[in-house]
Amino acid sequence: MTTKTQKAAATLPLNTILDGNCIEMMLSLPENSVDLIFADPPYNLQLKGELHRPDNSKVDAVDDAWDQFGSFAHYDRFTRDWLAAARRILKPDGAIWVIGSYHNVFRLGAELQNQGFWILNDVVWRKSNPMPNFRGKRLTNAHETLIWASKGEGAKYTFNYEALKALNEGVQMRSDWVLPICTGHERLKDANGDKAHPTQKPESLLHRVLLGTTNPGDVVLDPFFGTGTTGAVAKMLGREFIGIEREAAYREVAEKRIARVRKFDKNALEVTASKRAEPRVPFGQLVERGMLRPGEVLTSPRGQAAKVRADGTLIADDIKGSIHQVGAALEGAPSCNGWTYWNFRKEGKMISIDVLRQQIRSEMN
Amino acid sequence: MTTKTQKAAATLPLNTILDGNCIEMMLSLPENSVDLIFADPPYNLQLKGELHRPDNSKVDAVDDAWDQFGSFAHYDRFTRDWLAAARRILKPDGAIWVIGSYHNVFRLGAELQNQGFWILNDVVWRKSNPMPNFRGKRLTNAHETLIWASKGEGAKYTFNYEALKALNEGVQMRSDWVLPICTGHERLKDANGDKAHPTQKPESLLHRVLLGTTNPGDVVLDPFFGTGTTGAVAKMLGREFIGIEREAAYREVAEKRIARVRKFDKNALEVTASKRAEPRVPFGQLVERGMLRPGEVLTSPRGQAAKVRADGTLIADDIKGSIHQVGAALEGAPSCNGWTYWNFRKEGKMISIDVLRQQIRSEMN
DNA sequence: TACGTTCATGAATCCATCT
DNA sequence: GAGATGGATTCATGAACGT
Repeated sequence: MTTKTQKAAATLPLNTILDGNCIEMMLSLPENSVDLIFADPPYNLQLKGELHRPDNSKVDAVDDAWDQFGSFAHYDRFTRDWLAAARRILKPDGAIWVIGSYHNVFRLGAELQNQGFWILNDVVWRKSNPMPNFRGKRLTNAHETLIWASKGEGAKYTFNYEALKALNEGVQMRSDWVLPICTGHERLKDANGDKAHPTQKPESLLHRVLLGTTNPGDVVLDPFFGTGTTGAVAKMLGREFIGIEREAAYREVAEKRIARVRKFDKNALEVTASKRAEPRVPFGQLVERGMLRPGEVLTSPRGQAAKVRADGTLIADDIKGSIHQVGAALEGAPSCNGWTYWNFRKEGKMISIDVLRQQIRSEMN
Repeated sequence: MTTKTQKAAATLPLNTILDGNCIEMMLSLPENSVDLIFADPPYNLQLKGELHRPDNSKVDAVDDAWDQFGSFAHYDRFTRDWLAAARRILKPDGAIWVIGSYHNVFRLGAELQNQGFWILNDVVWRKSNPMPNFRGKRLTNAHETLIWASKGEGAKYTFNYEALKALNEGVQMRSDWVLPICTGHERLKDANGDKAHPTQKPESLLHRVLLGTTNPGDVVLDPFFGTGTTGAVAKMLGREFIGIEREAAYREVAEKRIARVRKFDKNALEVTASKRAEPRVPFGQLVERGMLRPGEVLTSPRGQAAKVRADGTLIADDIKGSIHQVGAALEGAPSCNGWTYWNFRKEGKMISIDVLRQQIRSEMN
């Protein structure tokens, strides 16, 4: 399995922009080979007057061009096909992000679910500077919606909880993100000084997505690459990217843009790690190493005593078991972290046994 | 036409709660007869095991029978049927609101479009006090989504632009609404003191919906009436309501609640909505937005250097943490305001990072 | 009475690894 | 693969309680 994946990765066209139709190009890539897909698909629905297919070809006016249901069916077919192609190349523990507005996001979300993707969160990008509703006939459309999904129920996925929490000043990151739209120098211009792409996404949005749900070295694919925001941020953050874009003008702008990008320092990319990532230390090791002696008494926060046994289990009255099991039993709780629950006595002071675990861990480095 | 509508309205069971299945009850009402439908259907949450908080207390989940559906196919059929029944009784110039979470809202939105409803806005209810994500495995699910739709493309609908603008301190109302969840006195309790309904919506939410998209005297129907928030707010605002609810316990609570409501307590509501404190800006946002680059060096008043990391933490020698933590550590102080402590270099000059925070704050207004 | 502390709780698709 | 075990994990708010 590892060999197969590695082989696939070796043949991936990393850090390039593929020229062509995204469905065909994805079909040409090896299955189970990319870690993350970020997709900002077109949603040219409900544009009265001219009705275009997602591939920009014009819909034949004879077959009820202005019939809504006809256009939805068409859009749904397109969505089904590109999502299926994306699903094939996604690793089993990979994830996908899609972004849309109310015109298309309900079709996207429903089709994701139909194909077995498992929605992890929907995220609202709350625009701090949206375009107002000029005619005063509706609410200011001030947000877009992203959907984050794993490949299926129970599948693993990458989530850098602590990094996002750090990014949010120490409180866990919420599903609503306030970020400005892409303007100023960041907004790419064409030769005429007009905006190079109508819906260029801000780099801040991709920064949060990639920092939170990929690791350095991961492969990120964007099938609707446009002017390459995904590629630019991936490069900054030390991730590999693959872009697919059928418009030569966009590819050209994206190439130049990404060439200018500098990767961040290596130690700037190190991110606040989760405790879960730290090596596991069996409690028995404290006994083996003589940090705690068999027979020694540990004390709970409420003063209950338990005696350490030679095999690294505890006994408190008639309750025997691991540090976690005995703690849970004493508290009548479904579970208990014995490391932070129990204390030992040293020179008259009570010290958490977690201090001893830290000591072992620091020796391991 | 007018005569027919008036006749229909005359036979409507105004300001009552109908007992029964919402589809059957809606089929028994005259077509084209109600002005607005507000629907909060079951979300089909698909919860599996139990969930405990870090303090080991158990989360009281929504496990009611009415939220159980065998599959997406079942849920879709249910959605199609009740939406079709709702569509029949809605006036041609009426509108519908539905509310959901990522579990069901994509199915809802897609089916609305399939039936020819015309989406006017999707609205995000950003909860100011959501339940956190206890296991740190996803983003805090801090919002729900509402969809506002007219009966079809080109149909007229009611929108009280100026009223909502006034409610929003003179600026156009946006598609994201920050409102607290329903707690405190407003939260209805049963005889045991437990919550009477697991998903009671806040009156502030309905206040905004009804004020913005109905006129006094309009008929508002809620096919999933629950404990009657829609009815209570409709009565306050001088609108007529029709509720449908099949659970006797909910109907009973709703009846009593609405009987207590007095019409027109004009300024009683919405007080919670607008807190105008200075918004908190996470330092990480400066990094995401490219105002500071990962790897860039910040300088303390005494000339000590710290490097910015991609997740918005700092590293100075072996001290890692937030701008406040690292500042405090360097000073040997219990706390430190990192915003006024750290400086960055621009064109040879040292500038406080607080200048960047001010910049973000001014964009937010 | 005022104020500080503790406690309860809210639409939740909430674990990873080894045996 | 199923079952057992280790052990990581929370924010805002209102009510209750104590000084």
